[in-house]
Amino acid sequence: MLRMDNKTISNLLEETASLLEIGGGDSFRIRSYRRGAESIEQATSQLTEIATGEDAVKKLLEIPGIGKAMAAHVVEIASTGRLGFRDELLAKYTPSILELLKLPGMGPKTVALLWDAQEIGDIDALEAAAKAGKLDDLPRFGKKLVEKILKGIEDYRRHSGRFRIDVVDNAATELTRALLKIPGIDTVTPAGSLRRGRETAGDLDLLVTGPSCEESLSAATAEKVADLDGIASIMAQGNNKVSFLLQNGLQVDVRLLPRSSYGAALQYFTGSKTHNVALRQRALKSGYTLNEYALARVADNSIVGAATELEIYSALGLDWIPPELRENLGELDAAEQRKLPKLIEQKDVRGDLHMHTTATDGHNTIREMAEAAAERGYEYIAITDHSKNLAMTNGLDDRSAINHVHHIRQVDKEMAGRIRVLAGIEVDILSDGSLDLSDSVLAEMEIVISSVHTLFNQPAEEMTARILRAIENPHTRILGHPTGRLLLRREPFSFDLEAVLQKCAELGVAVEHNATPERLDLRDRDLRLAHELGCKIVIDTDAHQTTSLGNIRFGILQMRRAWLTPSNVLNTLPLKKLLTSLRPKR
DNA sequence: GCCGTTTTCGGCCCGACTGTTTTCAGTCG
Repeated sequence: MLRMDNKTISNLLEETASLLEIGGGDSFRIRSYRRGAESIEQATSQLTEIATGEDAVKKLLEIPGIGKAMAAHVVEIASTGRLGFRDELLAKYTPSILELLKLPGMGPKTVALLWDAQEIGDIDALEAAAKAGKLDDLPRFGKKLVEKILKGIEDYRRHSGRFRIDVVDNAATELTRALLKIPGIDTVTPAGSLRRGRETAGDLDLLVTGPSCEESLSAATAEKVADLDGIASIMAQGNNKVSFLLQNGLQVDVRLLPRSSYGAALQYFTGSKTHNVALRQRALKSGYTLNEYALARVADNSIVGAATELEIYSALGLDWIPPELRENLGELDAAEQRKLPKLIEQKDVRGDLHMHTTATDGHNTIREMAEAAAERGYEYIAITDHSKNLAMTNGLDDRSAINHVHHIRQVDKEMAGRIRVLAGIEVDILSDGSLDLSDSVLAEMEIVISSVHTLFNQPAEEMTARILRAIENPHTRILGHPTGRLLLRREPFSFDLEAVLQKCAELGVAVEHNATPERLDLRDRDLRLAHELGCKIVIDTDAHQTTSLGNIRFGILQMRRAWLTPSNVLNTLPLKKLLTSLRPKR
């Protein structure tokens, strides 16, 4: 069957929206295409399957933002891989015209103008025209705009795309420290994707308040912000906002805000866009208008809430909504009905179930790992070194695995109840779907992680079948690295994740979510899917050294975005309960 | 194009910044 993921469908609709925009189409129609694209990207089910199955249109219409026309588009894309309407629109231009929209300051009107006047339809042509002075005669094209375009092209080529959350978080930490040194700034809060805990961010929003941010002083404060060390170039500077690029290409927006409206600004700039639109629509229905300064009555403009987010959500009849949930995926209804979940927190985690030692490719001994975990206040850990198939890591064969279990038991005794050390293994899935240690050895261990991470490139169907067989193996208690992250860079590496998660839920096999920022095993959307399917989740670090233990902050953020509570995550349970909640031993 | 305690037509979120305008259009978030 044609493989077409939701992101691809969503992209085609998004491109159609942009093309309509360039063509000067109705703005509300354009918004509909965008909304449809967003809904599809956020959908947890595979739309290709729905769109090629029975009652396709009826099921598609249940998705918010999808109407008759959009449903027909989705069906067309799922069956042919193309969207005729988009191709039709694009035929008027050159295919690369959509890339122009990615340049800063280039919107649909400008792209249309460039095409109509000079048939400029790609970045190279734009650069050539700008350098040759051919743009100077166009309306609105002054010297500054041409310079801005050339600079934008340079930046785009040097860096395009999103940044990993830990990179953005580090930048936020450093900038916060610097900003707090400016006299009269006393609070700095990162907003945007970072506050919502997304796995990547396109830019960094920092909200700043304090006496120096009040109206009469903010322009002077903005000057000081623009003078900070580490800024590569200033993109825009006003009285209340400074935008700049860091050396690594990350764009930072610093906003100076009066204390009195800090809550409204925090709400506004935290987003997401779709959450905010829904919230503002809700405000209007209740006779309020909401902007970044306040929630106010439409009738007389009197302010109802502005200083804190809580005031605003409360006035709208809602519980305060954690930023990680603000994606317009049902959180507003839940907040109204006082049914928001009590999300998992870092302090709920009682142990780590996946770690390596010097027996294979780790850097510390069993004892050292146990001591470090005990210091963190953990109640238990599992030592899960590699099995023999991963020869490059000195993987354990049957005999050395049994020896290793003895060592683990010995350390467990030595720890004298300060922490429980469980015996485990991260076992490889072989080409026929079997595991590479014998049953009698696996039976000696509490934690058997069957790991996808060494599977080689195979057609998706074969890969799926292999993983399903490994899950069916009665010794498998945890599915390790469920998205095969170690091979993600080798294209194509794909299998039917939904079928795999389904099987895990069915057989009571827990699904691993590795929590370190460079190794987030499941994207937040995949985690949501796992949760919806009823999978038990385990969070851990795949720690290869003591310093990696407990490095789970970003993984927890992902889990919160998936609406997970402590009861959904196995290693928040006390040891006894954990062991009875894992798939029963045969 | 979507949607509906404003239901089958008539709405659809909002303000700052920029560059080029002397009153505003376009872009962005």
